[in-house]
Amino acid sequence: MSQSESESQITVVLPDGTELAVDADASVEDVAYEIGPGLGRDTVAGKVDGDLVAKEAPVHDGAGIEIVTDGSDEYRRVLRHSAAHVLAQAVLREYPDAKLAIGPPTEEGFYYDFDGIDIDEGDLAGIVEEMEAIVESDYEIEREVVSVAEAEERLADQPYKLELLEDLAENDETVTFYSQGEFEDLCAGPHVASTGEVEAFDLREIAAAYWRGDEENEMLTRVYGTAFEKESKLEAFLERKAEAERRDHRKIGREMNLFSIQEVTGPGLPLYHPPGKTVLRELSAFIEDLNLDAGYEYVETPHVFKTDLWKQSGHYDNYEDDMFLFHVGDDEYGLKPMNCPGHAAIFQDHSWSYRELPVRYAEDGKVYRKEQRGELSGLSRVWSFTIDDGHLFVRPDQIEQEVEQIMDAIDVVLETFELDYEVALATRPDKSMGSDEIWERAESILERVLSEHEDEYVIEEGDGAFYGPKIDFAFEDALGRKWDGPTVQLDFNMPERFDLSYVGEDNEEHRPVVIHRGIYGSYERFFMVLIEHFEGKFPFWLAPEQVRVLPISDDNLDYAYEVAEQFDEFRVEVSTRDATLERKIRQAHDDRVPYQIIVGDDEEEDGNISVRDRKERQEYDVERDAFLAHLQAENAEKRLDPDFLAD
RNA sequence: GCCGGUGUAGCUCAGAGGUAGAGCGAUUCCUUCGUAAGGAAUAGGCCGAGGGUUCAAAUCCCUCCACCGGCUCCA
Repeated sequence: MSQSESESQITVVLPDGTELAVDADASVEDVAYEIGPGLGRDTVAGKVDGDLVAKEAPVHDGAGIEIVTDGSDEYRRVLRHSAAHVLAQAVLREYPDAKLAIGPPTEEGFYYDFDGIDIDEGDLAGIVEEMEAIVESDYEIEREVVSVAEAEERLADQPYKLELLEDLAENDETVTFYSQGEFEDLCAGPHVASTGEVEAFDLREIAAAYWRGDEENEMLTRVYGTAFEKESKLEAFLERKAEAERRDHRKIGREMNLFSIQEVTGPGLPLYHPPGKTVLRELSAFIEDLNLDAGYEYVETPHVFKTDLWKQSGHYDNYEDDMFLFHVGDDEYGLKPMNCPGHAAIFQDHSWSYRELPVRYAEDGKVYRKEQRGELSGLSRVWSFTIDDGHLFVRPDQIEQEVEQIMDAIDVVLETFELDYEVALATRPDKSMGSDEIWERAESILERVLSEHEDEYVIEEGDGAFYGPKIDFAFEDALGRKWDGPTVQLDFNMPERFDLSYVGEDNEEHRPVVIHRGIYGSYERFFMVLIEHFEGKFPFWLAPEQVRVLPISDDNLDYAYEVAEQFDEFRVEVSTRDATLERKIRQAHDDRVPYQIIVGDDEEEDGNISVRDRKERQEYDVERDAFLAHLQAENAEKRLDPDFLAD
């Protein structure tokens, strides 16, 4: 290689690891053309060392290059960013005084923040119309590199942009502008080639947001929208939104009389009605069985403690603003935001021998946390909730067996609900307590257990609590949404704070390690996810009403009661309403009852029943004993769907 | 907490200064029914709360309260 060649050529690395020599002043697009003319033409943008950049952006020696074409997820981001510009252009046409803030793509779409406009959702239609005109015009989107000085001139009447420019000017001498038609915007890009590509879009809502997310700053008007590369994908997205709305636990909770949150009783304080409490009791009994099998002992602690306890646990210092506090005489009390201090207080009440460990306490403990009012929402964010809490006080040499046992229980629960999940090990954060030795040991124990238990898991470096490493499960619901799930946390702090100890074999005092574990986490949150996951169609074992007996006419009422009595180990009701059979069936479906037993003269005569399930399957002339046996098995095995009847 | 939106019958919603409405549900009566809505009648309301404007307020104004959505995913 000659001297001149080596100076004018640089090497970039493609995603598959191949190296490619290109001109020193090459852009991302040039690299794409170098790979192939087809790819060059399709290039929308690129990624340099993982950062999304415009196709005109320069590459540097040794850069890792990815080409973004119109099929990729990155393309969708680029498209949405362009859609945000189309929105801004439309708003400026309709409201020339609008000041532009920022307009980035988001996970679900895009938004643009404006100041100086006063619009409500009724105005969106007009903006959409203007956007459609802009898309129709198919303006070319052009990129331009501009000096900071010139940018200042161009942005003279855009105060927010000027503020952004100030920050940029600290590092760069030039900035980029993108323009389309009469519209231009200070923007890093990248963008699609023309506004015509932004075909499948929709504006969703108007909200308010602070400039730069700071409460001290101006309140801006944010317009949310979404865009997709194809109309069909936009429709699928809107359908998924509609599906989520249909499954909203607040709506289903009302329909099924599961719970209420009322103005008189206070915000974020759910009241469970009998059907809802039935589900909760089943959920609780499930965990209780697992706990008792695993050697847990149930304890119970009050909802209120003197703040002395919270001062000892450290909650008072770190958590005071989120606690409900009040005075009784000279003493200050607080509703408990966590159950662990109470459990620690029980443990510390007397001395322990190493032979007695591990000690495993369990409690469905109600806790109270004063979340910001605006954050409260249905059962997902509340002021009072119940945790299926468990605290284990173990010797260091027992950590492994105990974590294993907890993982077994978690597996049972997740498998019962057939939930897909991901597992993460969160390791030592920068700010933490405890010796290097104990952290290393603990982390390696958790890793060993994880590798035995799980096909795969990720390590979230530095994501652990300051008091110990943890294993977090996240599961996915029927709509593909991810939720925080079971968690196992080691705690080296609490034993110190409460001066917990046991007497070892050596007759010396030793510190136990505390393990916090929750499987559902909070009943409220888990209940909410289940309601939405099942759309209220709970598995037989959880259904508030499991079987409904429908007499065809009043003449069959006595037989209906006789049948109901035979099934009374389950939650069975007889439909006594004065209605046609069709109406009773319809009602049972609306009420999401898993099984209907239909009895008329034919059934009464031969002592059998007809069975129908909520999936609209049916069978006549079923023997009562056979159905009962099936229900017993379906219930005991906690099967998800009624499966007595075949399709 | 802040911003926007919404509060009318048990539920879903209409009504936008002049006698509070519909559908579903509920109750009663008729009907006694064979696999997703039989018929009729009746009841049901401090129009979220408090204040104001007006001859007159669910409707206009102010203050609260609750709910819904949003509050960096950084040009």
